[in-house]
Amino acid sequence: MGHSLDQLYQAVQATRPLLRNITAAVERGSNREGVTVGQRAILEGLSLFPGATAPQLCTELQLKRQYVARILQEVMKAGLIDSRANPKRARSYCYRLTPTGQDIITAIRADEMSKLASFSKDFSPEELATYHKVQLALTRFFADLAEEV
Amino acid sequence: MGHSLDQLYQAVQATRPLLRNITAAVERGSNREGVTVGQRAILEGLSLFPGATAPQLCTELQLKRQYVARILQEVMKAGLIDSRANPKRARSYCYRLTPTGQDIITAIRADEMSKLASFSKDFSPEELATYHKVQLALTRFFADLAEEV
DNA sequence: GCGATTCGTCAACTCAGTTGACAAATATAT
DNA sequence: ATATATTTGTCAACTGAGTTGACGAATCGC
Repeated sequence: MGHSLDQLYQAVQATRPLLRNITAAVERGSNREGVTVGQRAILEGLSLFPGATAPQLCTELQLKRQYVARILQEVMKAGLIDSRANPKRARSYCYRLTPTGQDIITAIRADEMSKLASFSKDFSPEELATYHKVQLALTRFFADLAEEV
Repeated sequence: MGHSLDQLYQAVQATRPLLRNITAAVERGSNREGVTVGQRAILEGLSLFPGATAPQLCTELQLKRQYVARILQEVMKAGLIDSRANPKRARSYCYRLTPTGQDIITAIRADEMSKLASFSKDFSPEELATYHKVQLALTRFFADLAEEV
């Protein structure tokens, strides 16, 4: 009981150093042609939802619209995405990965996947499933906590 | 197999939004008299290792010495810790929580513990133990990855 | 038609954390 | 014992993630 709670506390505490280490590892990762974390998120979002609008990316990534807009401009300038006018709304756009952008996000994912594959060997599918379940539940839990005024 | 890897990938991807949500939730948390994340880490470190030196906190928290030094000055100015000369080394100091600092970190921990306690009800001790195990293993794994040049 | 919400854009800001540089102190090797 | 490398504290500038404020144009609900 108390022990479980301590473990949970410690695991949650580890989130920040973990993220720092992930970021550092990814930055040393092969490809990643100067793609920042935010840009990477946008590319992955557009890979999952081609033709998404800025507001859609906001809700999907849980980021503010101004921040998303800034990153969209960056990756557009870098030629990783392109935009067409949103037929449903004037002065609004739909975004898609260019072939270059597609290549880059694919390479990044492949690199990360191979790292995770070597990690995952030490754990059973059940353990990984449990990790996944608790991690997503935690994310939702704290999202709700943060929202209620 | 492939499915497990996808789950792991997705869980790792969730780390960043999770941390954002945790931070937001904690900032809305009751007490927390303007204590920043970095300050919080130092207070917790000194709670675990009273009388630690700055370099010890660095290795413990995996943070650069200059950053730790800056935070130490902040919390010192706020009266949450005090320092005495390090007997083993000139121009160096050992740090300890003041009663005020102790109270604050205790209150913060209690607040967070109560939130986590309500979350943990939905999971078995085994699940929480597994989450803990995988989370710490991931942290070490990426720390090693980041280190090797 | 009118007020409220939505969206895009520009700008300033906070916070976490890193990096560089320099001087004093210590450890080490010769 | 002296030259050299490492450690520590301090000051400063910087990057990167993400938020907030403000404003005008567009859209929605009534």
